[in-house]
Amino acid sequence: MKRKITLKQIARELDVSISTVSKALRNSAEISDDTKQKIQAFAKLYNYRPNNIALSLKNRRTNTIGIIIPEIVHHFFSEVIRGAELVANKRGYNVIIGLSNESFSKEVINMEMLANGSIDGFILSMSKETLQQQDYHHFNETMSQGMPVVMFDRVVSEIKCDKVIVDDFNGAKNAVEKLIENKCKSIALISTPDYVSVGKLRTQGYLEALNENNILAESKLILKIDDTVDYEVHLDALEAEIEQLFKANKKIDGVFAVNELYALTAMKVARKLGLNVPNDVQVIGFTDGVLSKHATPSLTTVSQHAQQMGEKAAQLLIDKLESEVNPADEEFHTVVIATDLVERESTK
Amino acid sequence: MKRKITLKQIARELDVSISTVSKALRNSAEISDDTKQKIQAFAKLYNYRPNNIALSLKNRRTNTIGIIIPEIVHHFFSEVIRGAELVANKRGYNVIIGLSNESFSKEVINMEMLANGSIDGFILSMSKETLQQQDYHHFNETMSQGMPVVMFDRVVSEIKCDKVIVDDFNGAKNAVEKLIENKCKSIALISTPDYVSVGKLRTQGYLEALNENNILAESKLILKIDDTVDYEVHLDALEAEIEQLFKANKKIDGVFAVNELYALTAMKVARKLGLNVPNDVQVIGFTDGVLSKHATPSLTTVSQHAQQMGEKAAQLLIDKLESEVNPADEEFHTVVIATDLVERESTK
DNA sequence: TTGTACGCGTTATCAC
DNA sequence: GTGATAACGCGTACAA
Repeated sequence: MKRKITLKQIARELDVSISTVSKALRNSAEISDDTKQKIQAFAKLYNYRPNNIALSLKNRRTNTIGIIIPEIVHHFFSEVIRGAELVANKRGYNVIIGLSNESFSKEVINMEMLANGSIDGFILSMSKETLQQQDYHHFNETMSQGMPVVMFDRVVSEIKCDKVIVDDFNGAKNAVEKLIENKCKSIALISTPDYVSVGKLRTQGYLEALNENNILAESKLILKIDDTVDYEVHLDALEAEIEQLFKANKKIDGVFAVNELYALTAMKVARKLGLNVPNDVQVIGFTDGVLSKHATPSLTTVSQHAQQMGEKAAQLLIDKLESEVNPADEEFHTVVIATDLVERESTK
Repeated sequence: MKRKITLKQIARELDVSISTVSKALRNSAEISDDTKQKIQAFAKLYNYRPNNIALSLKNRRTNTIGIIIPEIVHHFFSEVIRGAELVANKRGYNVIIGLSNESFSKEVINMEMLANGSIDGFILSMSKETLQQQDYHHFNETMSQGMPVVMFDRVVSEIKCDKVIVDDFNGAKNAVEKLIENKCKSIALISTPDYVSVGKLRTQGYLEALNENNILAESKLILKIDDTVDYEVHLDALEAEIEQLFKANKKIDGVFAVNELYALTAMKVARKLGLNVPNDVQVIGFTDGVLSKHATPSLTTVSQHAQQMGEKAAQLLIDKLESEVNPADEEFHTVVIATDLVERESTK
């Protein structure tokens, strides 16, 4: 087993100094062609590669970015990672992942673990618990230490940093407008509690679309699902709630749901109640994932372009890392990613 | 903006030496209680944390493990990551992600990028291209430099390292046995080309189940999908192939597919041809992901316990990293994760 | 009880 | 053209 070779070892082997080796390998003009050749050949033979850690220590930059997300087994987040990794790699950075698992304390611990020199900056999306507790000290501390942060999707205005968000409001509005266009008269909304910023914005979009079309919003048509329950486990409960919504409002002919699962479940319930999708009820979901695509009937959704979000976030972060702007008069940008309505079989 | 504080700065502030500070912070008995208190208080005030990079350089270990996977937007792989991250974090390690995107060269580049000191060991699953080209030099080189590697799922016997694999053979066998038990007489297999090891093993399991039950395997019932085509994009083509299979074999009353998508598409085709699932045709897939769970009818699948695989892989790797075994007489383990048949609506 | 010196691997600066 | 030295931040063996 041959351990990784270092400059020092090469120097000793060839009986020259470490600095000569270093210079020779960087093709410095200071070194004679003879020695350069000799050293370079030897280095190649032993497959010399500079040690990243030593470089990081010296340069005070790791060329690594940290991504903290609530959950990785999730189409949206994994797409974001893919996008971020793509851009990061292209620009010579590695990506290190931390999972908060929707927990505040794990988010804090993860960030502290990475902030101590392991990375140059963060891309992150807040955990639900953090959103609920509204405790943002760890973000602000990190930034006050000069570590740039780019937040995506789940953001709050209290934190001053670069942000990449989905145009939740207009995405929802367009979706509901589509339903109205398609002659839906009684459109239900299946959403999350308001502390989830995206749930709130999508609800507003829904209301605005109704409003602009002079349709009276009815609170009984709005179902807010308590998402602290893990509905991946308690699917039945979710189904029951939605079934009640349908039964209490027989006229429902359109449903806008703030995520795939709710939309899919709505379709399932509709079918169970003998309603045809899209003939009797049209359904639109948010988040364009595998479920929507492969459902039967396939689901019309608001696509968030998650990968693009990840790309943009990585760009913003790396741009900041490589810019020479005085942190004092630094500017923060919020990039809004437009949504697309992907029409499939669940609408006419 | 307060930059991260270092030992040196604390030493200067308090007019003591760096080593005194270092010792005081590690609560060394060498230092007087007075100085310790003073230093610890100061450090706490300025929120001192040792620099990971410096520690890594000094200790020659980064407490970071690298995970290289072909694709992250994939339920199976993201579950593996979740499991690995869970164990890694619990044991004080970070996780750095590299995506090969099924490309040989990206796999090589990613590994080289990380192998130069950034991480202590690898967890990885080979790209399809690597499997096809059968070029494993980068794995062997990495290991010969003393960097431990744990491979999962897509493995080859030529590489000597720890491995975590699914019991593909028995998983498939059990699934097909289930179909036989359920009175299926003509069971089709939808698989991948044989160079994908898991496809091969699952095919063997299928054949063995038939064989043990004295059912003659018919090659016309075996469909091998060319998976170099991206069927997420060319769904129609996949559908067409499967439709042909059904049309050419009207007696098919059972389908075993080596992944979710194939199984789902088989159900779709069956429905299109007026067949009822599970009454006319029973379907079982491999890989227990969201699609199976939320399909209608929901899909009976062979669960691979992906998260458990990730956990096990991380355990193996970290155990090796922390063991003092002489690399010369090192032993390699292959952990086989048993599968479970998750019965849902697509079988009786 | 405290401080000095060294080394981890690298590069930049300066001296020879 | 080559080499010695310092520095990045830390921990520790050893000296005072």
